[in-house]
Amino acid sequence: MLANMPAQVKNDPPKILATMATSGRAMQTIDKALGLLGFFSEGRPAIGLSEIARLAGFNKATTRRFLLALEKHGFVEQDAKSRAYRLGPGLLRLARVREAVSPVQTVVQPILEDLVSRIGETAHFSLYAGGSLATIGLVESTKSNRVMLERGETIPLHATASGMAFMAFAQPQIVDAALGKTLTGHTAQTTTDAAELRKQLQSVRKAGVAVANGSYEDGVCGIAAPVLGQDGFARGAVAVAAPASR
Amino acid sequence: MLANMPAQVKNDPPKILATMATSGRAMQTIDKALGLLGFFSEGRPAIGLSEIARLAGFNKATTRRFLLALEKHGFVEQDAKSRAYRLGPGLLRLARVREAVSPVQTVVQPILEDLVSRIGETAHFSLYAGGSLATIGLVESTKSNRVMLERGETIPLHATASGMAFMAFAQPQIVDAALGKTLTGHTAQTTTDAAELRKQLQSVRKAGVAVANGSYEDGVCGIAAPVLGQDGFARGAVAVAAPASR
DNA sequence: TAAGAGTGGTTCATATAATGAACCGATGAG
DNA sequence: CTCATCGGTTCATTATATGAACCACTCTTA
Repeated sequence: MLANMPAQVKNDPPKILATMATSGRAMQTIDKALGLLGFFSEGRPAIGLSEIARLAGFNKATTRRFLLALEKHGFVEQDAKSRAYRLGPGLLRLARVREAVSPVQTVVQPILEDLVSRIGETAHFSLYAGGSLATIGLVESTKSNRVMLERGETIPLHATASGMAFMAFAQPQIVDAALGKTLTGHTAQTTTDAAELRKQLQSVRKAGVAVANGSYEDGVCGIAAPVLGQDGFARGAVAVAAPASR
Repeated sequence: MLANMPAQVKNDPPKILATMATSGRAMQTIDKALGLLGFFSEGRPAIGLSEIARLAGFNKATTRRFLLALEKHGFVEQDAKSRAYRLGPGLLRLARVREAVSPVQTVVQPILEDLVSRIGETAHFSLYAGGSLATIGLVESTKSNRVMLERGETIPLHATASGMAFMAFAQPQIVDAALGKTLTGHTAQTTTDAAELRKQLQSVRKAGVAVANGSYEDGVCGIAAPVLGQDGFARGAVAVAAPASR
């Protein structure tokens, strides 16, 4: 679809992007295997073989082979008695290396804490990874009526303040990819029309911040600002979430 | 070799282990792709396409496809201008989920700090993942003449105090796998004979701790104790490393 | 300047790898 | 007991990954 165009490569007017060919169909086996890791979350920390196969829509045999390969590298491990799989210790090492090189978490955490102490609401920081935003920093409000978030959860781009703030300043291709697929409606307030969302992104670009009111979860209001990389494009977002009543 | 034995499964005397068939040849594509991640370390945080292909011994095209698949899931990312690849933010999310569920790092770090303040030497904690021990906790001594370790580095099982302490209390199959492959000699002191190492493991089992003197790096002496899981088998090790002069 | 050696990236015929229906044995519920 | 799960395995079938040769570039070096 994108790969098999004969020649006709000369006419991209700006030199903004380079390659991005070969994208869609890249190494599907690896793709599927890594996709399994996405099913693990704070709320679902361990998953049995049959269930994970069901979730992913793969054959049990195939799924097991994926898990074995992942286990070999410490990405998952199997509980000795329940036989369920959970995320493995190998991830810790890699995350440490990553943090040692670009200490995002270490830098961001104190900033979030400062935010929370000043605003008094739950704050979180997310980075774009693997098609969605991954929450990698989270400091909860101390108020009793506060917004609870799952640590390490992935959040949809189109339904959250973080996502909109990110997309407004992200590479166009990322936005295209995100708005290209079917947009799920999380609440009655969720905008699921791509064109409408693009309009909203214009406003976000002008304002510099994004506001979402109950578009992901009812009664939750979020305000987010993008976090930009050295190239001027967004890498993630910082957001504050509060009960809509405030 | 292990998989194709006809029947003869009845004679494992204890019911310690269950399956472990299908091990050797499990999903080689995924295996190779995940292997690429192992080349990243604190000392080599970013790697170019050609170099990583050379390191892994794969074709450039293949390597690139692997990297694309990994990038899609946020396991690596590509530097916009140098075009080199580094570990990606997706790892942070997964590591967070893992930490939220079994907070190893969070628990271990203060213990290490306590150790260092009492002993005054560099202490580190490693977990078994993907065939070797991965350092996931590290607190350095404050002394000027101290042992320096790379954060997130993997360490060989047979040449370090940590490795020996771990193996002495690990599942037999893990030990067999570790001692089965060719053992590299890191210094003149490294024991590379599997039988001799097994004898040493006996002593470690009696003593409960392992001592290594210059077997991994000259002039470095290490003392390590195993960290056991709920099943009584070792998960990793805690070690203190000091210049041999002390 | 030009030639050479290095990048990162891509292509398409070829060969190798992944896949899944059906199976087993065990466990737990009714 | 039966039924419905579970985790795990097998082997014939099929879709998949692979790599030599190829660009287009960017440095060095002469």
